[in-house]
Amino acid sequence: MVRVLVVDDERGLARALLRGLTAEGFAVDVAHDGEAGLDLATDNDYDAIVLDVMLPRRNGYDVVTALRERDVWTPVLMLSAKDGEHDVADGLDVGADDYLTKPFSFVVLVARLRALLRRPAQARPAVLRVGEIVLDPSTRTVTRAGVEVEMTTRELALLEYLMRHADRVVGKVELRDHVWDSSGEDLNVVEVYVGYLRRKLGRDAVRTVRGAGYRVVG
Amino acid sequence: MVRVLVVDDERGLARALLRGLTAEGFAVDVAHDGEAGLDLATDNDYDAIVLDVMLPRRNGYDVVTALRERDVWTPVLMLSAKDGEHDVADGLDVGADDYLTKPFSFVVLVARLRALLRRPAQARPAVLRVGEIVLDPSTRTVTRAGVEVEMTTRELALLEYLMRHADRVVGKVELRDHVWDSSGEDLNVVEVYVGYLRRKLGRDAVRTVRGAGYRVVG
DNA sequence: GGCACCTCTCAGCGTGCTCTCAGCCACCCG
DNA sequence: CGGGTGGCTGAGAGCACGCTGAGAGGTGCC
Repeated sequence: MVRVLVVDDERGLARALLRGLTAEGFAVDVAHDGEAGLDLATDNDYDAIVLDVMLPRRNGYDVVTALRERDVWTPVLMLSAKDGEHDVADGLDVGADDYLTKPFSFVVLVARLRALLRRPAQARPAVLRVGEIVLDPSTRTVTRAGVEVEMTTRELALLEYLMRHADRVVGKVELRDHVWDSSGEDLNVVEVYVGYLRRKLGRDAVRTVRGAGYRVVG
Repeated sequence: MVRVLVVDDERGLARALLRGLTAEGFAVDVAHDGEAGLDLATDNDYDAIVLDVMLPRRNGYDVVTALRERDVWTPVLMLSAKDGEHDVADGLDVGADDYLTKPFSFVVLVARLRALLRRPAQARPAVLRVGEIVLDPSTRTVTRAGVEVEMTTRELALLEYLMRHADRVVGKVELRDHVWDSSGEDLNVVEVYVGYLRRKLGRDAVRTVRGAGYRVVG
């Protein structure tokens, strides 16, 4: 029996999914807000989660992030009313496995769901590795050449973002937007924190690309 | 022959389950209150137990707790009329193996039951061991480097949750949600109790990860 | 009733984190 | 070679976070 969790606050849609997926032979649980969904998903062993982005109490991105932090690697299919490319990227960045834009056809949803279920339990080891630096988001640990390095929250967030985009140059504005919520004027914070990272990981861990941003290399 | 015990005080439902499960090829016993169910489950070797939460004389949580204390590890499928998220967490925390909310479809119940039966006799609680700290949930004892350490209920619950998620950072909100029932605002209780654990187990037994939570490591 | 114990609240304190600022350095231009 | 822009860093202010001691309320036992 394949167990699926549906998290959506639109009662009509949720009920339709419940009925439809049950008819398809899935065992379906439903939650109507992010918090409830997160708890259910943490405590039960679902085979897949269908997750709306816009949710009361906790949005979809949050839920996925929290799940992955709690070491839950159930594949997630995200649903969103918006169709800006950013949403897709953000969703997948955050650890969702697939993405569907509302409105969608039920047949397509089932097909995508089956595709997710077919995949060998991938996602799993979300450790980021660049050169001799390893970052494990689930344990929040960073090691350089096998030696653990303590990181503060901000430092870790910055390093994680850089490592997730290891192959390209990341602009300071982009870093400011993603690692810091504020979108202020001053980009000096970024420089300061890059400095901290270099102090802890070695001067060459993060390379400066003048006029463009930063880059981590192996 | 697979033996199943059904504990439910709603006569109609109990009879329906008896008939349905028998038709599915199970050997079914029925009890109508918690005390009777507990006795039957203790004395006989069932392959699974279907257990209502709301019961006269002893509720479902109680029964599971009592069973586990008596070293009976028969898989339990809990039934509940409520669908608050907390019930699920409580049931599973207490040692149930799966959870179903009323009303449910009979087909789903059978499927879940089969899933439970398929599982290798897990549940049995290997003692938790992290570093030199050992926690035995069945005897509720904790030792550090072989020396027994007294623990109050809350302390034990907190330590157990931390140890079950050793190596990863566990957020205070998560701890509050799982170790304490309330989902209030104030997280200070968690800090206080972490302080108690440290006093008993050593300052370094639980590590603080500022801005993220706590972590126990081996 | 008195005592022991557990649980939780509260307020105060220390500290580590975050961020700003100003000055300096490095690199690229003419 | 000198000026200018972009980037780096040490110092330090502010503050949020986490820790702790004191104690109140509750419960169970003698």
